[in-house]
Amino acid sequence: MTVSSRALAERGGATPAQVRKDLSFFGSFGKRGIGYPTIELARRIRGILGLGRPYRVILVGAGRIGAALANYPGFEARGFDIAAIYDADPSKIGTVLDAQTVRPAERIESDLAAEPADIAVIGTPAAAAQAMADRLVASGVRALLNFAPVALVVPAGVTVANVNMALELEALTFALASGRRA
Amino acid sequence: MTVSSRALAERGGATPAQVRKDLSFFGSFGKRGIGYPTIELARRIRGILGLGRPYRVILVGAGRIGAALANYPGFEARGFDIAAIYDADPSKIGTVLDAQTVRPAERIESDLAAEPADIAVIGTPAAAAQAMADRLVASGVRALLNFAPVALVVPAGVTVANVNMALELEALTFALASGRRA
DNA sequence: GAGTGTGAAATTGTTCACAGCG
DNA sequence: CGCTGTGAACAATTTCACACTC
Repeated sequence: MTVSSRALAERGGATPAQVRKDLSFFGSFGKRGIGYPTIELARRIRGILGLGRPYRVILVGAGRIGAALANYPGFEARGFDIAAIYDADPSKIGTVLDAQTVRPAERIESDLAAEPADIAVIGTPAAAAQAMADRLVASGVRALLNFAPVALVVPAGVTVANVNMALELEALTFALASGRRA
Repeated sequence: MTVSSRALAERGGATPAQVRKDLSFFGSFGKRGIGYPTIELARRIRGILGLGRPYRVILVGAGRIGAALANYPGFEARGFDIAAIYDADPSKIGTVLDAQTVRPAERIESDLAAEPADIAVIGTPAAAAQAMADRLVASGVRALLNFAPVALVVPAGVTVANVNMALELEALTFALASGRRA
Protein backbone atom coordinates (compact mmCIF):
# COMPACT_ATOMS: atom_id res chain seq x y z
CA MET A 1 0.00 0.00 0.00
CA THR A 2 1.40 3.36 -1.02
CA VAL A 3 0.48 7.07 -1.10
CA SER A 4 1.69 9.54 -3.69
CA SER A 5 3.00 12.98 -2.83
CA ARG A 6 -0.01 14.32 -4.70
CA ALA A 7 -2.44 12.47 -2.44
CA LEU A 8 -0.60 13.60 0.68
CA ALA A 9 -0.51 17.18 -0.58
CA GLU A 10 -4.22 17.19 -1.22
CA ARG A 11 -4.97 16.03 2.30
CA GLY A 12 -2.58 18.40 3.95
CA GLY A 13 -3.28 21.42 1.80
CA ALA A 14 0.16 21.65 0.24
CA THR A 15 1.72 21.04 -3.15
CA PRO A 16 3.17 17.69 -4.25
CA ALA A 17 6.62 19.26 -4.69
CA GLN A 18 6.46 20.61 -1.17
CA VAL A 19 5.69 17.21 0.27
CA ARG A 20 8.53 15.58 -1.64
CA LYS A 21 11.06 18.22 -0.65
CA ASP A 22 10.07 18.01 2.99
CA LEU A 23 10.22 14.25 3.12
CA SER A 24 13.48 14.10 1.19
CA PHE A 25 15.02 16.26 3.92
CA PHE A 26 14.86 13.23 6.20
CA GLY A 27 16.01 10.72 3.61
CA SER A 28 14.50 9.12 0.54
CA PHE A 29 12.08 6.36 1.27
CA GLY A 30 9.62 6.73 -1.59
CA LYS A 31 9.46 4.35 -4.53
CA ARG A 32 9.68 6.00 -7.93
CA GLY A 33 6.66 5.44 -10.09
CA ILE A 34 4.74 4.15 -7.07
CA GLY A 35 4.71 6.52 -4.12
CA TYR A 36 5.51 6.20 -0.44
CA PRO A 37 4.83 2.88 1.29
CA THR A 38 2.33 3.88 3.98
CA ILE A 39 3.55 1.63 6.77
CA GLU A 40 7.16 2.60 6.29
CA LEU A 41 6.24 6.28 5.92
CA ALA A 42 4.28 6.29 9.18
CA ARG A 43 7.13 4.54 10.94
CA ARG A 44 9.66 7.04 9.67
CA ILE A 45 7.53 10.03 10.62
CA ARG A 46 7.01 8.65 14.12
CA GLY A 47 10.76 8.26 14.32
CA ILE A 48 11.38 11.82 13.13
CA LEU A 49 8.89 13.21 15.63
CA GLY A 50 10.49 11.19 18.41
CA LEU A 51 7.27 9.28 19.06
CA GLY A 52 9.04 5.97 19.39
CA ARG A 53 8.81 6.10 23.15
CA PRO A 54 6.16 7.20 25.63
CA TYR A 55 6.51 10.63 27.20
CA ARG A 56 5.80 11.48 30.80
CA VAL A 57 3.67 14.60 30.83
CA ILE A 58 2.65 16.53 33.89
CA LEU A 59 -0.20 18.99 34.04
CA VAL A 60 0.02 22.13 36.15
CA GLY A 61 -3.30 23.81 36.81
CA ALA A 62 -6.42 21.73 37.34
CA GLY A 63 -8.83 24.41 36.16
CA ARG A 64 -10.94 24.22 33.02
CA ILE A 65 -7.94 23.90 30.74
CA GLY A 66 -6.45 21.17 32.86
CA ALA A 67 -9.76 19.34 32.91
CA ALA A 68 -10.10 19.62 29.16
CA LEU A 69 -6.59 18.30 28.65
CA ALA A 70 -6.80 15.50 31.18
CA ASN A 71 -9.69 14.02 29.25
CA TYR A 72 -8.34 14.73 25.81
CA PRO A 73 -8.88 11.57 23.79
CA GLY A 74 -6.12 10.36 21.51
CA PHE A 75 -3.60 11.69 23.99
CA GLU A 76 -2.66 8.45 25.58
CA ALA A 77 -3.23 6.93 22.17
CA ARG A 78 -0.26 8.91 20.87
CA GLY A 79 2.07 7.87 23.61
CA PHE A 80 1.53 10.77 25.98
CA ASP A 81 1.09 9.60 29.51
CA ILE A 82 -0.31 12.13 31.96
CA ALA A 83 1.72 11.18 34.98
CA ALA A 84 0.49 13.78 37.46
CA ILE A 85 -1.76 16.80 37.85
CA TYR A 86 -0.94 19.72 40.17
CA ASP A 87 -2.75 22.79 41.43
CA ALA A 88 -2.00 25.53 43.92
CA ASP A 89 -5.62 25.92 45.01
CA PRO A 90 -6.27 23.88 48.19
CA SER A 91 -9.90 23.34 47.18
CA LYS A 92 -8.77 21.50 44.04
CA ILE A 93 -6.21 19.29 45.73
CA GLY A 94 -7.42 15.77 46.24
CA THR A 95 -10.12 16.01 43.60
CA VAL A 96 -9.91 13.43 40.84
CA LEU A 97 -9.41 14.27 37.18
CA ASP A 98 -9.19 11.48 34.65
CA ALA A 99 -8.19 8.91 37.24
CA GLN A 100 -5.50 11.21 38.62
CA THR A 101 -5.70 12.75 42.06
CA VAL A 102 -4.78 16.43 41.92
CA ARG A 103 -1.61 17.03 43.94
CA PRO A 104 -0.44 20.19 45.68
CA ALA A 105 1.89 22.34 43.59
CA GLU A 106 4.51 22.30 46.35
CA ARG A 107 5.15 18.67 45.55
CA ILE A 108 6.29 19.40 41.99
CA GLU A 109 10.01 19.63 42.83
CA SER A 110 10.17 16.52 44.96
CA ASP A 111 8.03 14.48 42.58
CA LEU A 112 10.13 15.49 39.58
CA ALA A 113 13.31 14.68 41.46
CA ALA A 114 11.99 11.17 42.01
CA GLU A 115 10.46 10.74 38.56
CA PRO A 116 11.50 13.24 35.90
CA ALA A 117 8.99 14.34 33.27
CA ASP A 118 9.70 15.24 29.68
CA ILE A 119 6.93 17.73 29.12
CA ALA A 120 4.87 19.99 31.34
CA VAL A 121 1.59 21.57 30.35
CA ILE A 122 0.98 24.97 31.94
CA GLY A 123 -2.67 25.74 32.45
CA THR A 124 -2.31 28.17 35.34
CA PRO A 125 -3.58 31.75 35.40
CA ALA A 126 -1.34 34.11 33.44
CA ALA A 127 0.08 35.70 36.58
CA ALA A 128 1.46 32.40 37.86
CA ALA A 129 2.77 31.02 34.58
CA GLN A 130 6.30 32.45 34.49
CA ALA A 131 7.07 31.48 38.08
CA MET A 132 5.77 27.99 37.42
CA ALA A 133 7.82 27.74 34.23
CA ASP A 134 10.94 28.68 36.19
CA ARG A 135 10.25 26.01 38.79
CA LEU A 136 9.61 23.36 36.16
CA VAL A 137 12.74 24.21 34.20
CA ALA A 138 14.78 24.19 37.40
CA SER A 139 13.43 20.70 38.03
CA GLY A 140 14.62 19.45 34.67
CA VAL A 141 11.61 19.78 32.39
CA ARG A 142 12.83 20.57 28.88
CA ALA A 143 9.57 21.19 27.02
CA LEU A 144 6.56 23.31 27.98
CA LEU A 145 3.13 23.57 26.45
CA ASN A 146 1.85 26.94 27.60
CA PHE A 147 -1.83 27.87 27.64
CA ALA A 148 -1.40 31.05 29.66
CA PRO A 149 -1.54 34.24 27.59
CA VAL A 150 2.00 35.34 28.39
CA ALA A 151 5.29 34.98 26.54
CA LEU A 152 7.38 32.73 28.78
CA VAL A 153 11.07 33.42 29.11
CA VAL A 154 13.08 30.20 29.31
CA PRO A 155 16.76 29.37 29.01
CA ALA A 156 18.17 27.98 25.78
CA GLY A 157 17.63 24.26 25.48
CA VAL A 158 14.06 24.48 26.72
CA THR A 159 11.32 24.48 24.11
CA VAL A 160 8.00 26.27 24.57
CA ALA A 161 4.89 25.80 22.48
CA ASN A 162 2.15 28.34 23.03
CA VAL A 163 -1.57 27.95 22.60
CA ASN A 164 -3.34 31.27 22.77
CA MET A 165 -7.04 31.20 22.04
CA ALA A 166 -7.44 34.97 22.13
CA LEU A 167 -4.75 35.25 19.47
CA GLU A 168 -6.48 32.70 17.29
CA LEU A 169 -9.73 34.59 17.59
CA GLU A 170 -8.02 37.82 16.63
CA ALA A 171 -6.59 36.14 13.55
CA LEU A 172 -10.20 35.41 12.65
CA THR A 173 -11.39 38.96 13.23
CA PHE A 174 -8.50 40.16 11.10
CA ALA A 175 -9.61 37.86 8.30
CA LEU A 176 -13.21 39.01 8.70
CA ALA A 177 -12.24 42.68 8.80
CA SER A 178 -9.86 42.55 5.85
CA GLY A 179 -12.13 40.36 3.78
CA ARG A 180 -9.32 37.95 3.12
CA ARG A 181 -10.22 34.71 1.42
CA ALA A 182 -9.18 31.43 2.99
CA MET B 1 4.12 58.38 25.55
CA THR B 2 5.89 56.42 22.84
CA VAL B 3 7.53 53.04 22.17
CA SER B 4 10.43 52.44 19.85
CA SER B 5 10.57 49.59 17.36
CA ARG B 6 13.49 48.28 19.41
CA ALA B 7 11.38 48.08 22.57
CA LEU B 8 8.53 46.39 20.73
CA ALA B 9 10.92 43.94 19.11
CA GLU B 10 12.42 42.99 22.44
CA ARG B 11 9.02 42.23 23.92
CA GLY B 12 7.79 40.32 20.95
CA GLY B 13 10.97 38.44 20.18
CA ALA B 14 11.61 40.03 16.81
CA THR B 15 14.08 42.49 15.31
CA PRO B 16 13.49 46.26 15.21
CA ALA B 17 13.62 46.22 11.40
CA GLN B 18 10.97 43.54 11.33
CA VAL B 19 8.64 45.56 13.53
CA ARG B 20 9.09 48.66 11.40
CA LYS B 21 8.52 46.80 8.14
CA ASP B 22 5.41 45.12 9.44
CA LEU B 23 3.90 48.31 10.81
CA SER B 24 4.80 50.30 7.71
CA PHE B 25 2.71 47.84 5.71
CA PHE B 26 -0.37 49.38 7.29
CA GLY B 27 0.79 52.98 6.99
CA SER B 28 3.32 55.18 8.69
CA PHE B 29 2.27 56.41 12.08
CA GLY B 30 5.56 56.53 13.96
CA LYS B 31 7.37 59.72 14.82
CA ARG B 32 10.99 59.85 13.62
CA GLY B 33 13.46 60.28 16.38
CA ILE B 34 10.76 59.44 18.92
CA GLY B 35 9.00 56.16 18.27
CA TYR B 36 5.37 55.12 17.99
CA PRO B 37 2.78 56.96 20.10
CA THR B 38 1.34 54.15 22.24
CA ILE B 39 -2.29 55.28 22.27
CA GLU B 40 -2.38 55.85 18.54
CA LEU B 41 -0.51 52.59 17.90
CA ALA B 42 -2.96 50.57 19.98
CA ARG B 43 -5.86 52.24 18.23
CA ARG B 44 -4.43 51.48 14.82
CA ILE B 45 -3.72 47.85 15.66
CA ARG B 46 -7.22 47.37 16.98
CA GLY B 47 -8.45 48.84 13.73
CA ILE B 48 -6.26 46.55 11.65
CA LEU B 49 -7.43 43.49 13.56
CA GLY B 50 -11.02 44.57 13.18
CA LEU B 51 -11.52 44.82 16.93
CA GLY B 52 -13.42 48.09 16.69
CA ARG B 53 -16.71 46.32 17.20
CA PRO B 54 -17.92 43.45 19.36
CA TYR B 55 -18.23 40.02 17.78
CA ARG B 56 -21.03 37.58 18.35
CA VAL B 57 -19.46 34.19 19.00
CA ILE B 58 -21.33 30.95 19.35
CA LEU B 59 -19.92 27.83 20.93
CA VAL B 60 -20.78 24.39 19.60
CA GLY B 61 -20.01 21.56 21.97
CA ALA B 62 -20.47 21.99 25.69
CA GLY B 63 -17.88 19.42 26.68
CA ARG B 64 -14.58 20.15 28.39
CA ILE B 65 -13.35 22.41 25.65
CA GLY B 66 -16.58 24.32 25.60
CA ALA B 67 -16.47 24.70 29.37
CA ALA B 68 -12.90 25.92 29.27
CA LEU B 69 -13.73 28.46 26.59
CA ALA B 70 -16.96 29.67 28.13
CA ASN B 71 -15.03 30.71 31.20
CA TYR B 72 -12.00 32.01 29.41
CA PRO B 73 -11.16 35.33 31.06
CA GLY B 74 -10.14 38.26 28.88
CA PHE B 75 -12.51 36.99 26.25
CA GLU B 76 -15.33 39.37 26.86
CA ALA B 77 -12.63 41.86 27.72
CA ARG B 78 -11.48 41.78 24.12
CA GLY B 79 -14.91 42.32 22.65
CA PHE B 80 -15.88 38.70 22.13
CA ASP B 81 -19.40 38.05 23.30
CA ILE B 82 -20.40 34.43 23.71
CA ALA B 83 -23.95 34.67 22.49
CA ALA B 84 -24.99 31.04 22.73
CA ILE B 85 -23.78 27.54 23.54
CA TYR B 86 -25.05 24.41 21.78
CA ASP B 87 -24.69 20.68 22.24
CA ALA B 88 -26.17 17.60 20.62
CA ASP B 89 -26.13 15.56 23.83
CA PRO B 90 -29.58 15.73 25.51
CA SER B 91 -27.99 15.34 28.93
CA LYS B 92 -26.06 18.58 28.44
CA ILE B 93 -28.98 20.63 27.16
CA GLY B 94 -30.38 22.95 29.76
CA THR B 95 -27.26 22.92 31.90
CA VAL B 96 -25.72 26.30 32.56
CA LEU B 97 -22.22 27.28 31.49
CA ASP B 98 -20.94 30.76 32.23
CA ALA B 99 -24.44 32.19 32.62
CA GLN B 100 -25.51 30.60 29.33
CA THR B 101 -28.05 27.82 29.14
CA VAL B 102 -26.85 25.11 26.76
CA ARG B 103 -29.23 24.88 23.80
CA PRO B 104 -30.00 21.90 21.55
CA ALA B 105 -27.90 21.77 18.40
CA GLU B 106 -31.03 21.57 16.23
CA ARG B 107 -31.74 25.17 17.12
CA ILE B 108 -28.53 26.45 15.48
CA GLU B 109 -30.09 27.18 12.10
CA SER B 110 -33.15 28.97 13.39
CA ASP B 111 -31.18 30.93 16.00
CA LEU B 112 -28.62 32.07 13.44
CA ALA B 113 -31.37 33.06 11.03
CA ALA B 114 -32.77 35.33 13.72
CA GLU B 115 -29.43 36.59 15.02
CA PRO B 116 -26.39 35.97 12.83
CA ALA B 117 -23.04 35.25 14.47
CA ASP B 118 -19.63 36.22 13.16
CA ILE B 119 -17.60 33.40 14.60
CA ALA B 120 -18.32 29.86 15.72
CA VAL B 121 -16.10 27.80 17.96
CA ILE B 122 -16.22 24.08 17.22
CA GLY B 123 -15.54 21.95 20.26
CA THR B 124 -17.37 18.83 19.17
CA PRO B 125 -15.88 15.36 18.81
CA ALA B 126 -13.81 14.97 15.65
CA ALA B 127 -16.43 12.83 13.95
CA ALA B 128 -19.08 15.55 14.19
CA ALA B 129 -16.91 18.53 13.30
CA GLN B 130 -17.17 18.59 9.51
CA ALA B 131 -20.94 18.18 9.48
CA MET B 132 -21.25 20.92 12.06
CA ALA B 133 -18.95 23.19 10.06
CA ASP B 134 -21.14 22.65 6.99
CA ARG B 135 -24.25 23.60 8.92
CA LEU B 136 -22.64 26.69 10.39
CA VAL B 137 -21.31 27.87 7.05
CA ALA B 138 -24.70 27.26 5.46
CA SER B 139 -26.17 29.46 8.18
CA GLY B 140 -23.85 32.33 7.35
CA VAL B 141 -20.96 31.95 9.79
CA ARG B 142 -17.80 33.18 8.08
CA ALA B 143 -15.12 32.29 10.62
CA LEU B 144 -14.53 29.06 12.54
CA LEU B 145 -12.24 28.29 15.44
CA ASN B 146 -11.78 24.54 15.29
CA PHE B 147 -10.62 22.46 18.23
CA ALA B 148 -11.43 19.10 16.68
CA PRO B 149 -8.41 17.24 15.32
CA VAL B 150 -9.59 17.22 11.72
CA ALA B 151 -8.83 19.45 8.75
CA LEU B 152 -12.14 21.12 7.97
CA VAL B 153 -13.08 21.69 4.37
CA VAL B 154 -14.89 24.98 3.89
CA PRO B 155 -15.78 27.10 0.87
CA ALA B 156 -13.67 30.10 -0.09
CA GLY B 157 -14.56 33.15 1.92
CA VAL B 158 -14.78 31.21 5.16
CA THR B 159 -11.73 31.33 7.46
CA VAL B 160 -10.75 28.50 9.75
CA ALA B 161 -8.26 28.69 12.60
CA ASN B 162 -7.22 25.37 14.07
CA VAL B 163 -6.09 24.59 17.57
CA ASN B 164 -4.65 21.11 17.81
CA MET B 165 -3.10 20.18 21.11
CA ALA B 166 -1.76 16.85 19.90
CA LEU B 167 0.09 18.66 17.14
CA GLU B 168 1.62 21.10 19.60
CA LEU B 169 2.77 18.24 21.77
CA GLU B 170 4.34 16.53 18.79
CA ALA B 171 6.22 19.70 17.96
CA LEU B 172 7.65 19.43 21.46
CA THR B 173 8.62 15.78 21.10
CA PHE B 174 10.29 16.65 17.81
CA ALA B 175 12.30 19.37 19.54
CA LEU B 176 13.19 16.97 22.35
CA ALA B 177 14.12 14.19 19.95
CA SER B 178 16.20 16.33 17.63
CA GLY B 179 17.85 18.28 20.41
CA ARG B 180 16.92 21.55 18.81
CA ARG B 181 17.58 24.70 20.79
CA ALA B 182 14.79 27.19 21.33
C1' DG C 1 3.95 5.30 -17.50
C1' DA C 2 3.83 7.01 -13.03
C1' DG C 3 5.91 9.35 -9.47
C1' DT C 4 10.16 10.25 -6.66
C1' DG C 5 14.35 13.03 -5.78
C1' DT C 6 16.61 17.14 -6.60
C1' DG C 7 19.34 20.91 -8.73
C1' DA C 8 18.11 25.41 -10.61
C1' DA C 9 14.80 29.31 -11.10
C1' DA C 10 11.34 32.06 -9.09
C1' DT C 11 9.35 33.86 -5.33
C1' DT C 12 8.85 35.34 -0.75
C1' DG C 13 10.58 37.00 3.55
C1' DT C 14 14.30 39.18 6.45
C1' DT C 15 18.07 42.15 7.46
C1' DC C 16 20.91 46.03 6.34
C1' DA C 17 21.86 50.62 6.02
C1' DC C 18 20.89 55.12 5.43
C1' DA C 19 18.22 59.28 3.95
C1' DG C 20 15.19 62.29 6.20
C1' DC C 21 12.24 64.03 9.79
C1' DG C 22 11.05 65.58 14.53
C1' DC D 1 20.81 63.18 17.62
C1' DG D 2 17.43 59.25 17.70
C1' DC D 3 14.45 56.59 15.39
C1' DT D 4 11.24 55.86 11.56
C1' DG D 5 10.42 54.45 6.81
C1' DT D 6 12.11 52.13 2.97
C1' DG D 7 14.72 50.77 -1.10
C1' DA D 8 18.40 47.51 -1.94
C1' DA D 9 21.14 43.30 -0.52
C1' DC D 10 20.68 39.08 1.24
C1' DA D 11 18.63 34.68 2.90
C1' DA D 12 15.19 31.29 3.01
C1' DT D 13 11.47 28.92 0.97
C1' DT D 14 8.61 27.31 -2.76
C1' DT D 15 7.89 25.97 -7.27
C1' DC D 16 9.46 24.16 -11.57
C1' DA D 17 11.01 20.78 -14.47
C1' DC D 18 13.21 16.85 -15.57
C1' DA D 19 16.55 12.88 -15.04
C1' DC D 20 15.96 8.64 -13.13
C1' DT D 21 13.89 4.42 -11.29
C1' DC D 22 10.37 1.09 -10.37
